[in-house]
Amino acid sequence: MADTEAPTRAAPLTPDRMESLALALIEEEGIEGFSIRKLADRLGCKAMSLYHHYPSKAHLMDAMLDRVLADLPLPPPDLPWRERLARAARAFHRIALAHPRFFPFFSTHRMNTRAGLIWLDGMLGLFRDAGFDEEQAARLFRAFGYFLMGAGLDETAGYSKGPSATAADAVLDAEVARVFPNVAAAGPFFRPGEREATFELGLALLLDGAEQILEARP
Amino acid sequence: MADTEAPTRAAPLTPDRMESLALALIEEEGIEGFSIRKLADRLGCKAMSLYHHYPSKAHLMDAMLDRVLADLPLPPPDLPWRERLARAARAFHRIALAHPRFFPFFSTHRMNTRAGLIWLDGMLGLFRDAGFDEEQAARLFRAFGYFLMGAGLDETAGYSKGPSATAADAVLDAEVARVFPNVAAAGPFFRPGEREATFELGLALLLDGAEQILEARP
DNA sequence: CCTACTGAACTTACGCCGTAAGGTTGTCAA
DNA sequence: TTGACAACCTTACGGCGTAAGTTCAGTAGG
Repeated sequence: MADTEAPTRAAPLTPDRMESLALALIEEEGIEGFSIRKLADRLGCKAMSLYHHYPSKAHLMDAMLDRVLADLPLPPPDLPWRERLARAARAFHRIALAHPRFFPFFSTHRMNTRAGLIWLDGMLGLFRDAGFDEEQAARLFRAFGYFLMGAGLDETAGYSKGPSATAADAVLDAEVARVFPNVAAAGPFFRPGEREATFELGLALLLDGAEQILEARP
Repeated sequence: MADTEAPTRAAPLTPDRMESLALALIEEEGIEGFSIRKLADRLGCKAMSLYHHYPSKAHLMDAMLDRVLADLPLPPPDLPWRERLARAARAFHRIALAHPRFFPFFSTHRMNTRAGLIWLDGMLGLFRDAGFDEEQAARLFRAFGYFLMGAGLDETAGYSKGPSATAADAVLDAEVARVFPNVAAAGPFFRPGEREATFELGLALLLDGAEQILEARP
């Protein structure tokens, strides 16, 4: 009676709240530590309440995909194509760094939602604008995508992570320098701080290669 | 008494049998459909028997990593470096095609077993033999690896797979050609039969790029 | 005011999962 | 014969996704 509006018991289960908390939870617990039950706890509701809003866990994951995709802008079309492509690549890479534990899921799922298709179409258009034909645009986009996927995954789920289940073998670690000299020599350049330089080298390789294709067929 | 040898009740739980059946099961059920219980059924034993041979499921997975890694040969050192590198890349790519459902796990785990280190050291040596310095070898290996990871993953877990949880939206599908012309034009080159050509284009881009680095500093 | 309906949230239950803890069996060396 | 040991089995626990059914506040129509 006193309240003219509903008291909204604690906090309503809005898509924004559910998906943001889910993303945060994944970054805390990892993608396999993430569960509907834990998310519900975090939200202050019971597990099954979430099924009122999403038909399944997979649908919730898809909604998170779209939310993260929203942070992936297309670079302004008035820049030179090489700069546009470099910016798009770095934007994608930034997604990996911003959501390291969600990224492996993100990068290996089709972007067949509307937001995903907008980005995909824009990226293909970028290659077309640069002067590549339809086939070249398709294949180059893919090749760039492979590199971006791998780079992001490596930094979030690959060598950069701790040892695999077979716990760090001290004997093996000490042996590396002796038996695997090339691995030992490469070690300093595999450190996290070196990632950006490696990423930029690979990106430059691909950009140079694309530029050569363009020059070969004027 | 009649038997001089042990009857071996049904079939012994050898590493080879366990790991081969595990890999086969993963290809049938996918990596998340794979469970210790199902593997035990397949092997004709009980779930917990497997824990006599591996301390945990993760250790079994690691053993499978090493088994698959055994199919990843280093190319003969007497070939030109570009050919060696191309062969190594194709060998890695073949792993993805041979174990499509295991590959996402394979490619995102550190190869810190002995077999993995041998391959890693050999690959880095390949770049060194080509004339790259330690830093270049490390970064180029990594950049190539990014591409190979992404290519394999895309073909085993990405766009090539069916729609994500949000089931194929017929309206959206029909709309694509109209609203996303670049996506529609690229469609034919995204088909499975086109993968190899796309892979080879990306590989050539990277090889060309590496070659240029080498020529710039003779 | 009553009623019927609706949507949000909750409850219970099922069959999976990995695995901790402990028990049983068969083989072989001493 | 005995005892150690490896190989394998049994039981049980807590967690998972989710199917099915229930509770309850708010509201529109009579």
